[in-house]
Amino acid sequence: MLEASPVSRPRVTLADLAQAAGVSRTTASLVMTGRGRELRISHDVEQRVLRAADELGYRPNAVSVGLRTGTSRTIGFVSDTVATSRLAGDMIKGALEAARERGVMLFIGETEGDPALERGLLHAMQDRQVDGIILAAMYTRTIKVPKDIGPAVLLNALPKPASGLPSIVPDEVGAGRSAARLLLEAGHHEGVYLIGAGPRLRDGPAASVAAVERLVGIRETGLKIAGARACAEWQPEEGLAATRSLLADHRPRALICLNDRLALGAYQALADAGLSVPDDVSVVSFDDHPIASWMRPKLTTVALPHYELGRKAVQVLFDQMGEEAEPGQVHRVAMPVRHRDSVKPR
Amino acid sequence: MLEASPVSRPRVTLADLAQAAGVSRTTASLVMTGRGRELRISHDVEQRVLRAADELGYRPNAVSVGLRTGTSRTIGFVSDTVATSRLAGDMIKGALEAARERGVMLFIGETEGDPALERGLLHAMQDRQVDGIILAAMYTRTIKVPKDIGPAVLLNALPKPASGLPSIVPDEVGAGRSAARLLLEAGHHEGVYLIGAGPRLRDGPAASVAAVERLVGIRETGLKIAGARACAEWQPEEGLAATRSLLADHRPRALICLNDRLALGAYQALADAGLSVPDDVSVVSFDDHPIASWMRPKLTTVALPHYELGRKAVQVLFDQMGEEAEPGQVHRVAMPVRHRDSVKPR
DNA sequence: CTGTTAGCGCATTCAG
DNA sequence: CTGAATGCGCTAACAG
Repeated sequence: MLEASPVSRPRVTLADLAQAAGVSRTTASLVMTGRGRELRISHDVEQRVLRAADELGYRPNAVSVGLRTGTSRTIGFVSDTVATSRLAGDMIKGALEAARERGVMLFIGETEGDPALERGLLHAMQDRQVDGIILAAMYTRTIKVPKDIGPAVLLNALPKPASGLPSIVPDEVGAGRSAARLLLEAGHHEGVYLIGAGPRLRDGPAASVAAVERLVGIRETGLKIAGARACAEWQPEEGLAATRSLLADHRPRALICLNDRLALGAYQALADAGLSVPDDVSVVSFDDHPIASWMRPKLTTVALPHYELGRKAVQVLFDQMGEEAEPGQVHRVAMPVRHRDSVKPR
Repeated sequence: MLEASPVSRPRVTLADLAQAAGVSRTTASLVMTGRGRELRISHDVEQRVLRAADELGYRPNAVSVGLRTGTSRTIGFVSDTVATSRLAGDMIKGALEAARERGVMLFIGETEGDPALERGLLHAMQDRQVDGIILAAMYTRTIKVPKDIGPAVLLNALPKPASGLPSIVPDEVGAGRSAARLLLEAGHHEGVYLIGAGPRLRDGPAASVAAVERLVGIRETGLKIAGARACAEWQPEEGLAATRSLLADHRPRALICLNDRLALGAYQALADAGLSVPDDVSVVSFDDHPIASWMRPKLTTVALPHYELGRKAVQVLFDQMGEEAEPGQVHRVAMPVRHRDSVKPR
């Protein structure tokens, strides 16, 4: 049986399906949307339609459904900058997976901090009738949420003027507590220094909520901070410089670095000074950046739960659309400790 | 003047616009799609429509346009795994930017190597009438392209059974040449060892085309390779082990590491052996992973042009849709050298 | 030069 | 239990 093999077989529509099954489009639609049962369509007919659908490979045209129903089973993920640093990567991955579980697709876009770009992106998404929007920031901070944004959640960000939108953020205070406790439990009650910020709460990089919250958490444990070196940027070079400066005047027994990149620099300074990690000085850090497990010794650090943050964002977005949720709720996601080899009991 | 301020103002449709401007929907449509000129619509009417559109904030409903025209100004980006490692991140960023320049949105999805997942994703995208698809792989390799995929390009991948689809890949052979020449020009004619693969072409990680092509490029320069240590996985630990093993028997003057993570391990082994980079041994590498500029001394490496790859993918996708392009063409994107501090002339 | 008519593919009253 | 009719918002023939 010779059959024409079109280069690109045209999509099979509901009408095609109805015809093949010998029923009306309505009936076919009813069956396919699963409402055949409640409307008591004959089991016989139902099977006929289902089989035809299977044979023809019928799939409803999502665009048409969208036009008809106003929904698109699509959400937009817009981040301020580089939806691409490893950071954002895992957030997207989490969001992606949670979305897939719900049969939802993800648009992504980056605003690069440009409000005009942001507006354009939001419009492009709204024009495509997205069901909701995830507004993500690369590092935890406050953001101004555009008006008329529709259903949305803030990811890794808090609304500057309160907006009623829910927020998903890492539990930085808890992370600070974890880091400090971990040191305390290892017997480090003194000689603990801070690299990257502090000791005063406002001694961190400007708009960084991570800095102040981590400090708050550390304080809560009662751990006594012997001293600190602030850094404007949390990059390895600054960690190196800060630690070198610290070592000029002090003999730390433990370092809390405000993030892994700083810790990398600290390692270098420690090595330069002939100090061994963790024999001479223990090091704890935050983020669980990939390098943390490449360093020698592997770095003990409190992980940013990027993946979970992403997952939670779409979950909250859908919960919110479903029912009335408490407005402006902020969801804090725990930051788990990654115990590795840079802390030693004394 | 008091005005009702609806919580969510209903979208303004073409009909609203037409009515406000006192014209028919067709006329409004013509003006808005810019074809008013060629059809010689009175300048007066045109201005009237344009102004009304501006005042009402009219924006065409993309879903409806999609249903009508079959196009969606949307493309899908599906990667095999983790569209999120820093690697993929920059590819997505490049694609995103190129897409934005064309007024196109990006769907993203990950197959995690699962063919069923891949089919589902592709379907979900096709159901939404994407105009084209970018099939991306995280590390350069061959992939089997699903049938009936429609307009598509392969990103960082080659089709296993030839498929006629264009491919965008980094010019790994050129990268190999660059790395070798760089050493040659620094006077390193001997004592050059390989970490990660070789010296035979097939001595790399299995499906990795990067390994063999980089080796090919190195060979082309005539650079004499004094020896090599292969690694199954290109991770820091293996680089450390391989280099340590190498140092047990040889005194290299230069190392070519097949990627930056291996180089990180090599640095550690070199340090352990009391050897200085670059005074005692020069190191060149590939990828330009973020750590390359965090290492001390900063690592000279040949960069994977992720961003450019992403850009080029959407560019080729659109070119291909526009006209007849040579089928199965493979586009090689140059890999630029990042001169830093790990190579010293001898 | 502009308005009328007709679908795109689907979901949904409303009659039979 | 099923079919005919309607419209989502827009574009494209085809008349006026």
